[in-house]
Amino acid sequence: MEETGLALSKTTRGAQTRALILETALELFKERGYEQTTMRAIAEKAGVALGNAYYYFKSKEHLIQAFYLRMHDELVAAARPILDRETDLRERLLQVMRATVATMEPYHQFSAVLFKTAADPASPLNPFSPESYEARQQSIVLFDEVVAGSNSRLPKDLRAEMGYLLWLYHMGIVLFWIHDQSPGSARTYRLVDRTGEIVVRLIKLAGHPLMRPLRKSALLMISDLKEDMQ
Amino acid sequence: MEETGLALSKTTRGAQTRALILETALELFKERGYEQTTMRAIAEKAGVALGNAYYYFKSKEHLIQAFYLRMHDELVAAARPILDRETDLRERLLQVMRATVATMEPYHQFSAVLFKTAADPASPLNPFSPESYEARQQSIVLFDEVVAGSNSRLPKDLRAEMGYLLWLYHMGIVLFWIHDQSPGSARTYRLVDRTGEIVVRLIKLAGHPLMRPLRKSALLMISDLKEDMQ
DNA sequence: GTCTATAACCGGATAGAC
DNA sequence: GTCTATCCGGTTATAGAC
Repeated sequence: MEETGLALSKTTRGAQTRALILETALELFKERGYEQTTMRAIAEKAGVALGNAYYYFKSKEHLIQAFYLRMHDELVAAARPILDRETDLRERLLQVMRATVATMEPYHQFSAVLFKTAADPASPLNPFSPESYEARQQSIVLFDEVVAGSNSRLPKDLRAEMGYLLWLYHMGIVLFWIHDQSPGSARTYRLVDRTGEIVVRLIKLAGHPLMRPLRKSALLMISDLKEDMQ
Repeated sequence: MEETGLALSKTTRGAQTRALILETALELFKERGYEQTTMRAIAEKAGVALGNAYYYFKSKEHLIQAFYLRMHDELVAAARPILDRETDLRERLLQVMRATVATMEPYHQFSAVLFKTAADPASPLNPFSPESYEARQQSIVLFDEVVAGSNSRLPKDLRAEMGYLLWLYHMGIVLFWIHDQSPGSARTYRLVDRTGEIVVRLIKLAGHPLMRPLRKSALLMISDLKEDMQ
């Protein structure tokens, strides 16, 4: 209580230094790219010692992790109003996906590095890793809501997996987007529209009696995929 | 002609040194992992100067590229006898995929590094990059043969894309395998069996009149995917 | 063109003093 | 929490030998 008056508490000051380093890093990353930004440059521009930067971020890659968490929050926030507003499944999915791309857009070049790091199975940034559980779960819940809040009906067994399935689908779109060099990520937006169309069609088809064996096979496979992923 | 008797030609000797360095590197990578293997250690064990290692491989990552090309050749070689022997589509696909996993198996931990590098859109190792065109095309042709040599019939429009589609499918399996820590990659083999089943089912379904609109949508999307990929 | 030897540069990471 | 000094390894440079 007493430190509030004169100075910020140690924890707060620590958090501020941390934030300062992170902001500076993100700035420099945007300005000249990840590889070209040295830890020394970050420390210098932030006005702290090199060792201090490492005190707050165990490695250069951990700066990416912090960035990732922030982007994830922005993503969830961008999806919220859409899910509160729309009721048609196609619209819900399309708009959430478009919002995802739009949110990531400013970090396009930088995301390639994020992705490269994330591709390492040993990395905590890997979207399939235990360390990513929290963020992954949030995304899955969000995509589950895309279906839950819509006026579409679909088979119960499939319904249960839709959050995970759409999350997987969204990962594929992100993968494409990272490789997409078209202006304004135009190709990715087009792909979102095309695949959104297909997803909705597939969902409608899935209830057809003719599809039962295939659906059962697919669900079995999905349970294999998820095994050990908690 | 004259140098054949006494000594190996210059080119041959160079190739031998190159091979020696590569073998040594692969050995050390297997033994203690990629990160833990220093270029100095590779040069020392190979009995060459550090500079010489860099003379043949522009960077440490280029050693991975060389490894990748070798694995690719092994993959193609492993598939050949299967394609010459089997006629049933399911068997052709399943056995080629199992052979793929079996071929990669010895390099499991090492492949994670390969994959991490390959995930960078700017990397020549990226499977979607222009530099990978040759290897990618070979793979696609191979998967096209899986269908071509089988006794299955499928719609012409879909038929034309099957090589690419199965290659994409195979990339997904590889992605799963990289994350698979189960003994002997048991989970990946199970996934191959399950997904193989599904692929064959899908192919059979694809010809159904009810499927025409979905198939057309999907093919349109695929042409988007391939655009700019040569 | 192939190779050696050696030193140096650079930047990520760590140790330990304050 | 913050700093300085140092390590380590990928990479480059140089100068010369076969």
